[in-house]
Amino acid sequence: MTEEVKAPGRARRLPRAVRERQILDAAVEVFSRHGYHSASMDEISEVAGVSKPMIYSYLGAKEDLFAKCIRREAGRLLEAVRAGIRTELPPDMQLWHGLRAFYRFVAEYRDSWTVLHRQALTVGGQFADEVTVLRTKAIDIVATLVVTAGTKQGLGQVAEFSGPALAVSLVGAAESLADWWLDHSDVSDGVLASWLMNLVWLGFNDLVEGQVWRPAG
Amino acid sequence: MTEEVKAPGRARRLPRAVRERQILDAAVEVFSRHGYHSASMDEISEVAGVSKPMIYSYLGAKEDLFAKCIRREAGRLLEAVRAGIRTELPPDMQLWHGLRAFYRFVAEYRDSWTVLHRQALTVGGQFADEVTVLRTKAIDIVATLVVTAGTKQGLGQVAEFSGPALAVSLVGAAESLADWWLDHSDVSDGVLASWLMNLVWLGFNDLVEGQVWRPAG
Amino acid sequence: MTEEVKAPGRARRLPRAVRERQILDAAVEVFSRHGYHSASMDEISEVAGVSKPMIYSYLGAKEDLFAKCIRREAGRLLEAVRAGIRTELPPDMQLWHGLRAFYRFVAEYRDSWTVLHRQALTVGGQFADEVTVLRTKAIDIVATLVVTAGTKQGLGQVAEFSGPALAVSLVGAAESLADWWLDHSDVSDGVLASWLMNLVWLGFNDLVEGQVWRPAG
Amino acid sequence: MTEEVKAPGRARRLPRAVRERQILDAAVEVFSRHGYHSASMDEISEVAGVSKPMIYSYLGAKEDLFAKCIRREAGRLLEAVRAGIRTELPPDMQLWHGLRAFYRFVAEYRDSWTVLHRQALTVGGQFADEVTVLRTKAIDIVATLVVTAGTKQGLGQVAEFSGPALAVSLVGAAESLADWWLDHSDVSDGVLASWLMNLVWLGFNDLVEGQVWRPAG
DNA sequence: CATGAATGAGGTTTCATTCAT
DNA sequence: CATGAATGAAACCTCATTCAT
Repeated sequence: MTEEVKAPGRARRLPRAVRERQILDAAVEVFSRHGYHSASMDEISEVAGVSKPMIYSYLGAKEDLFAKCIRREAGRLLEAVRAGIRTELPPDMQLWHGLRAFYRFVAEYRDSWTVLHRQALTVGGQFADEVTVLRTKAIDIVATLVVTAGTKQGLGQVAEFSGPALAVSLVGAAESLADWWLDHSDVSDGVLASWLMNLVWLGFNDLVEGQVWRPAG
Repeated sequence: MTEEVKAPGRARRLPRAVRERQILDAAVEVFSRHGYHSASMDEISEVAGVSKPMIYSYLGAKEDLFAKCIRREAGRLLEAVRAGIRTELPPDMQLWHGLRAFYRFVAEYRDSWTVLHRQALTVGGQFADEVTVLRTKAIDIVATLVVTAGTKQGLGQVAEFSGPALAVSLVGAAESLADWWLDHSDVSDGVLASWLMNLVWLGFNDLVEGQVWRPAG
Repeated sequence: MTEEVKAPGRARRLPRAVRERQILDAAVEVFSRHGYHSASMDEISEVAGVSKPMIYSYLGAKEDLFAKCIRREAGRLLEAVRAGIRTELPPDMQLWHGLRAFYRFVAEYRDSWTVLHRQALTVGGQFADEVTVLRTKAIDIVATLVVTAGTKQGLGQVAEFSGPALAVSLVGAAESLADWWLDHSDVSDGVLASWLMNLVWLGFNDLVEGQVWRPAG
Repeated sequence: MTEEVKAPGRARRLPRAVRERQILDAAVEVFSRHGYHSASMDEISEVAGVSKPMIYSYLGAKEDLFAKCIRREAGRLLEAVRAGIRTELPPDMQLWHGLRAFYRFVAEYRDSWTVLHRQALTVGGQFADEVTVLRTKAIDIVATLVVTAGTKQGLGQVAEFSGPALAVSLVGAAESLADWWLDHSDVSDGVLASWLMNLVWLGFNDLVEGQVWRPAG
């Protein structure tokens, strides 16, 4: 019976950038599992396979570490969504592709999503801001689509319409559905996106009347 | 010669139910301010004007206390929404009235809402369940409306539709808009509800085409 | 063989003031032995027979604790010296009695003296200030004696004289001799004071010429 | 084409003696600023422009390093004082010149003085010894002067006199005045020395009677 | 009933020191 | 020779929880 377990103690020497990525990966995983407060630096260091002083030396205190996680994951998510949108298509298709990209990201980087959505909002203002920036950017993308289409008809004038508020709502709906998906993963990202399109693009009323939105590509 | 001066540090003896309410009120306030983990039993006991052993004696450990907060506030919220709905009206008006009741509750019991929405999700599965129960009930209310209307037309048949999923989305949109409202309080609950109705009842498409939903009562 | 050792664990409940004194006593002892930085809260709590949280609850963090030690011991020392001086006597006898009181204090509260003289000066400005205040008060006492006598003769005018500077020097000499005494304790406080009197009152020159100062009471 | 640019992070290879001096200089500066315990090897290595392993390789652990600082600075100070004394002059002038040399050293090597006087005493017995040796040597110089003069008159006989004790006192006075000087630097070293001479050579009594000591050269 | 007093356990952070390149 | 990378050990501090009055 050979000794498979790596002897604990001194870790292999790796370049700093690699170690930082290792640590951030571990941190995202642990923060996702326990939340900011319950996560312990001990567990993060254990998961990362690195001693605690390395973490402090490379990424700073717990707060800094968390902020860096948030920032990295937020950047990734936003990038994924932006890359998914095809600006040459009509607005509804852009929205649909953006939503699909979002759900693919959630499926692939479950921990990232959990940290961003569930944990970052509760630690008090300083991190909420980081996430707010992300949401704001996401909302802007949506709002641009909606408002662009809407203003053609002078919708900005009527009290029943508010571009930002509708965008906020849509983003909230998408997030909520993402959470639900985590427990009902037997649906494809395309179907999820279609559901949302039918909700926000057509609305219940049209659905009730038998109209259905379907991707045109 | 009776002793009129209240001995400092020793509270008047009060019936148990009153004490429990005092404590729960304080707990909701503190949990709302700091979140579950950062909230300290010391602060709760201070805000409640009651010594810590009383809390443990009446409501149990921190976890129990939090769970009881969640349950009480969730009950209040659901009750408020149920009371707001007028079942004699058509589905869209029911939805509109339900949403208004929800926003009135959020405005009036801001701490309750914060605890339910922001804090309860982060404490790991144990409390998420409590909140899930609440959301499920809220979603059921919505789903009943939607599905009732929808099944008339056989909507359950097409893949683009899922009653529960749409309900989840709507609830998420409503929550998200509630959060947004906390920072943009210069809008009435009726307007908020109308915005949401235009999103989910009519959809972007109809809006763009110039149709607008307005409460019919 | 009966069990003599007090079972560790819960300490007897004592009124807060008593515990605070216990803790301060222990802290002075430990700070005296190891200095501010090397002293550990663990050792202090052990010596005090109290758990660490009590220390933090009653006297605050390490810095606060140290400051409180300094302030208490400085007050004691100054009080002892003031009480020793008999203002009805002539200046030289006042000085002599003040010095004796000082040495008696050093002998009786060795730890206090060590903390005040050796440790407090090295921790950086914030505590040095506390001690500087003490020294300043001591120096003022001396300077008052010296200058009172000196100004009669118009000594303030000549460059070779500076009341404050001479007082500083005398205090330094007294402190230095106190340190020396800690390792040569076979001399009485009266003799120590006499040596100093012969140094600062008569000076080497008079000594060389055979004059000697002796207490006149 | 030779590589002219100094690779960052890698220091030029220098003879060992130079490196050791660099390191000791940096150590004295840092120890003087923060004290023994608060000084970090990191800061020392940074100030020295040398990596930490070099320090350990050349001068040993922190304790060794500190001891070597003390020893070097003590040697310098003693040498300066010895060089200042002119043995061909009468005892009082020797003392005066010695004091002047001492104050000039303090002014020029402020860090050295701080380390010797303030920091070395607090680290527990281990370094106090090093400093004690220095003080002892300084005291010996003074004591020799005093005793030489004093024994002419048989001063050793009376209880009111102790050569070593008086020397200790004088050194203490000189040190104390040096510290005072650090905050009142607008006085020349000659004036400082004169003040001390008036204190210890003439004494308060003679001063009050109008006698003043002045350098005779 | 009500509380001040008390603590075990655990978290974050820092630092002197050494190994392997 | 010189160093970046790595860590064991230990310090400070806080908090949920309970006992004894």
